[in-house]
Amino acid sequence: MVPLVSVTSLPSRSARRGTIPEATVARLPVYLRVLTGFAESGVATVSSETLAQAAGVGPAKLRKDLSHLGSYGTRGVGYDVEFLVYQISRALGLTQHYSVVIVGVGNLGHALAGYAGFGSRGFGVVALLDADPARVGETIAGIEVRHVDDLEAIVAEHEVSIGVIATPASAAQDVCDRLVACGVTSVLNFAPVVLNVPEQVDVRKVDLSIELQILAFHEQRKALVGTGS
Amino acid sequence: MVPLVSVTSLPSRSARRGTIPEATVARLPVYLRVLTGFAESGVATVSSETLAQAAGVGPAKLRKDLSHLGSYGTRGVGYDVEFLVYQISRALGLTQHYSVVIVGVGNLGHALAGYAGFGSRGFGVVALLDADPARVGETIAGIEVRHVDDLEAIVAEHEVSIGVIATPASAAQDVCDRLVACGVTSVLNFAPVVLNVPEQVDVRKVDLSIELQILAFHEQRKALVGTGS
DNA sequence: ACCATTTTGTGCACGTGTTCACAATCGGGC
DNA sequence: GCCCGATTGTGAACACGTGCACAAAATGGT
Repeated sequence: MVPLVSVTSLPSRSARRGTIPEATVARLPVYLRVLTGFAESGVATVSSETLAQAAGVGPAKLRKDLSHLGSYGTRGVGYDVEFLVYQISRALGLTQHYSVVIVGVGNLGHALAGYAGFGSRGFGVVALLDADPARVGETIAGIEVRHVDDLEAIVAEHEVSIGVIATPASAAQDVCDRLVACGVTSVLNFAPVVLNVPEQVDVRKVDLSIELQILAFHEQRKALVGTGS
Repeated sequence: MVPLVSVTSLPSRSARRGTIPEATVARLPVYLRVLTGFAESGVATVSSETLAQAAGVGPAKLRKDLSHLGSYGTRGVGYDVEFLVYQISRALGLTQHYSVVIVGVGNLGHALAGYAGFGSRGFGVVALLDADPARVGETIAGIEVRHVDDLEAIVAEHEVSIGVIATPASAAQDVCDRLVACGVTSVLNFAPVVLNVPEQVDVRKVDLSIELQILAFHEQRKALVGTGS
């Protein structure tokens, strides 16, 4: 009889140090923020239990997440806060600098320009772009508003790697195409459209109305508890 | 010998009509938006292929998603656009009305108040709340700004079920506690903190800086292609 | 009436993510 | 030097999500 024991044990492309699961990557920024808070409070070490509680996850998940970046942490003691902050920052690539442009200076673009975390920790907003000539020249949160026609020039000059789209839906795909055309490889999209991009570019979408609709679904579900149908 | 054929086939709690996987729920709003666009263009029916392309997912995934709400769709033909819009709306609970309050009228609160999709499709923003007395009385996007002290009264009066937190991080937990205390069971949080809520309340978090950090990670990964370490 | 074509709905296998439980390991007291 | 309590790191089982591939079903032409 042929041994059917399954082939699942061969390390297809995991097991390489440096390969961090996507779900873990999404949680690392939360750990980082919580740890920064601890550091500012003068806490030197934390246990997985404490850190997990503060981050709103289970202790086991947290330990597995951290184990993907290496064996920092001391058995019987916990994790050194400052060391862990550094290791997570490095894993996320925050030890490098990324130039960001924000396209669209409506209400949302305005909010993003002033958002803490956009100007700090490795990120720098080099320009705000808008199609409305009336807005050009204005200065918001210390950043000058330029016309969207200058997009290509600005991206080239500052070696922008991340583009934030905060335009109306109708302009989003066009702006995205232009960003991609001049070498931007990461896009954060706030417009309520599905963007079409080539393979190597990755897009993250933040859609406020989608979040609301998901909440509505759960709200409805809670409402019909104990109902037959 | 005991039959070891695995017990995985008993319908633990799936298989109940009305049980929609979380991942599917998160995609339904996208399908809904795309379908609405098709409807406005006068398209009567769509195939899973067409719809999937427009929504940025694979055809198989789309069909499986839709199959969770029932067998709408005709073999050999496709899906009736208007009928599907209705079915998805119903599944998401959008045939009901949800009153929303937005707390925090900074840049972000401002943006949210004007956001299309917050005032439409089953959602209604009944008030904007802020702690700053100077802002009270102002009218933004047709909605009056009230003082945050009136939170309890407003929630009770309008039977608010969804609260949006757009305050600074320091105020978020306090506002959240007050919302929960007067019966709000769904919270959309834009403040960069992990909120502590009781079991039955669900929170969705939108964190702009986290999205940026995730992009930074992938950006870094793309940068060291072909590098040894 | 029948067949070819199209497209849905879904069983199945696979990969990813989560949770449990425990061995490995550290610091500290005596 | 040794034992004990504490805490990490991880193997293994389980749950969840995804994609393939195909049977089921509907339309339209002849």
